[in-house]
Amino acid sequence: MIYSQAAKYLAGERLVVRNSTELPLTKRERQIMDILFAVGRASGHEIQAQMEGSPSYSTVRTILSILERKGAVRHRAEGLRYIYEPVVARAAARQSALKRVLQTFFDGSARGAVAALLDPKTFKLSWAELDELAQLIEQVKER
Amino acid sequence: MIYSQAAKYLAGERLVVRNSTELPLTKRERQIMDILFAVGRASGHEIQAQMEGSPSYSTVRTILSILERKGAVRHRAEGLRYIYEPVVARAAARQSALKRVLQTFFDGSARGAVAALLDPKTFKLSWAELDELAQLIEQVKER
DNA sequence: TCTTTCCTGTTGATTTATTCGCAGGCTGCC
DNA sequence: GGCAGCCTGCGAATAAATCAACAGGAAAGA
Repeated sequence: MIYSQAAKYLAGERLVVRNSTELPLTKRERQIMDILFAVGRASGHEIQAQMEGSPSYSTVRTILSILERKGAVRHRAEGLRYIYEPVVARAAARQSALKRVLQTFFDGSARGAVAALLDPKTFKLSWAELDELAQLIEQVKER
Repeated sequence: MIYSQAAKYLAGERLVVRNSTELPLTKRERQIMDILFAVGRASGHEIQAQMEGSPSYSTVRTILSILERKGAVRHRAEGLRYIYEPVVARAAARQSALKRVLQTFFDGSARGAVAALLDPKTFKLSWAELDELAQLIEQVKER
């Protein structure tokens, strides 16, 4: 069997992966997905404006169409232009991203990650936020 | 000016980027870095064994040499073979990865991320771990 | 209606990434 | 010494990603 992503593209086949939150994305594709997850939804021009390396609008649009074919993004026409948004809900992608970080950097344990996030030298949390989290822990403990 | 990474490579120039924890890595390169950060250090064969798509050993070694040229990885000879490890300390890479997730998925706030990690439906934390984290919060609050 | 201005679709060229095979060297054993 | 079995280094072929330029169609205003 010959593996050829290009052939699939030409044949118009839609590439589907089991866990769509873990598609193997390229640098540019990831960049765009990060922007979309951060802002929710955006037009091609808005995405372009936030990208490093100032790629051309054509390039951005090409990558968006690839992302669409991969099933990572969808668009709807809004007036004349297309507005793009992630297919996977932010909450699901968020969870997947956290799991990945946990596995790579915290031996799969959430405990270490929480501890790292509580480190005042790196991340700032207000007293009120800390209090809120303490209460949250109490709630979880009660189950 | 003509941009050409190939030319730099041919000239033997070492590619250096300001923040070495955020090098623009390709899919394969990232895959290897994730493995290295997860296990600390490994030989080419050990890395190959953990990679998806079962690439050949030649391939793995080629990518390792690229990573080395990019300054993301270094090796030392151990007996006959090379043992590779990340140049950036795990703690630094970890922090950088967390910040990235925060920015993309939690509007830059650590609070939301901690709350997500405490969600029992997704991540499992023992009672003892929860207690430990509660104490940690108390410590942070006292400052 | 005609013109201007945005927008998207497509194509083809160039750069980059990925992959593998082969040559050559070191080690240990017969 | 000579043979196997590792290992790295190199180079070349294929696949994928990136990019710009062009073509065509809808919207808005003169």
